[in-house]
Amino acid sequence: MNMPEAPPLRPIERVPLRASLVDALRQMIVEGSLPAGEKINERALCEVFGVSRTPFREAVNLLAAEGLVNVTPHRGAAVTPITLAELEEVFPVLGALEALTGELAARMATDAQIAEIEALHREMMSCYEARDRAAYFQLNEAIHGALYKAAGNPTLSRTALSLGFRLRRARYQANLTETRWAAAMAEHEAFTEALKKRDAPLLARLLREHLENKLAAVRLALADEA
Amino acid sequence: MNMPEAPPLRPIERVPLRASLVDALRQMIVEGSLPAGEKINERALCEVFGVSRTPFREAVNLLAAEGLVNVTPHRGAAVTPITLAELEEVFPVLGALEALTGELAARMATDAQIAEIEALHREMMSCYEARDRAAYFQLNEAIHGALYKAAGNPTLSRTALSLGFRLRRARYQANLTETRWAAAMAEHEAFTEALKKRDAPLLARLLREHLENKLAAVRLALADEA
DNA sequence: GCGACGCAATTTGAATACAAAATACAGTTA
DNA sequence: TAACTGTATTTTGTATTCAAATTGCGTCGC
Repeated sequence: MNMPEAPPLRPIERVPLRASLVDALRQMIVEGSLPAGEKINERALCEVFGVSRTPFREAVNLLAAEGLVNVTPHRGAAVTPITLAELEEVFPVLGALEALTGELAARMATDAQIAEIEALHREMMSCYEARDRAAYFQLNEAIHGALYKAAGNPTLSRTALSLGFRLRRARYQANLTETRWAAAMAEHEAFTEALKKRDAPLLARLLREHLENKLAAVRLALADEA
Repeated sequence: MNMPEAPPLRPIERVPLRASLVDALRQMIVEGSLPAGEKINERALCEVFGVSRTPFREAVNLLAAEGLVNVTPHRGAAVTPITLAELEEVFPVLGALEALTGELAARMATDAQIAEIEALHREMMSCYEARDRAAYFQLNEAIHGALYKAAGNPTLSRTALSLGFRLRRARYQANLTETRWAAAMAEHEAFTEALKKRDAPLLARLLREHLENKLAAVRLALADEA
């Protein structure tokens, strides 16, 4: 078995249908192809995904635990509506977790992780300059994901991610204005710097404020609609 | 329909099997009748509860999302083992949420809620004096639940409760020493006072410290075992 | 005797079938 | 015509069945 370029030899990954369905449905909800408030038609979606109701229902129940859908007994599931009240409710919780992430990441990140985040940041900056929204969003997620990972606390990342979906969905609808985009870049610049200096309290504060500013932008967008 | 003593006339509550099962299984895990590390025998437990595998599996998957059980594809579910590492991981997250709960409760609680928490506290104190462990535990949970409620943020309470189960289980095993019990009472006394004065930063700090002390006690107990 | 292999039994994942409840709709009556 | 009632249809909740993977055990070979 001494072959050149031997692969890492990890266990092959087996994904239960329910997990794939959770991911697919969550993406549809976050991106709005399953609009807020929309009733979830079990039969139709099972048809679409080519699965039976059993794993599909398991997935829906998991999303309900995450707060992305509401299940009413005997009346089916519906995508949780986006309300300002809900966002205001999620914000302080996620804010506390973002601050903690900053605190831990500044103290625990390896130098390599910091370097990687800086690299992602620079890459994102060039996407900003090219006004490439899709790539920007993707890198943005990657950076926040890398921060969670750098904090080295899986419970923290899972909890924060799960709450984050509820905001991401609103942010996805609210289209990024030019001014907000510029501000977001500046904020990223600032907290990347704080991470580099391993200034824990500062990074914590900046991440919480970054979230607060995101929320403020969503608030504006929601107000505009009404 | 003008009857004396008319009941509040709420919708009658219908509990899906999966929800009852989640509660039952969670209690078994927290109380240790499903010991940490134990493999979950689907067929046997379905037999016990008198339900089929479908709702049972839904319940197990929900508990997996909560972190109380681990599901390995094609190899079934097992109760998550209690490890010091896991507790240390949950602690900072729950700590941040407890602090936030204190912050919000001090600011948002109604006077009636504060009065109720004080009443619960006094009742708990008498249980302590009578050394009635069972009643003490129950009131303890009631107080922390009332604090979450007073904070007025359902997302916060759901998240904190869900993480709390993972610690409660460890605390349940580690038997309460006399010194720890006395200290816990003093801590409760202090934060009840802070709530009464609506001192948000103090309440936040005290609740986090209370959690920290709980964890320290569990740490000791775990070390004793080894 | 010890270990590898192959088969049977068990267990898990997913699909289907059945029961109960909700919704839609038509007929009836005021 | 408008509202109510009863029935048919659809949808949801749970049970059962089927297929695939894993585990346990016995046999064979060394």
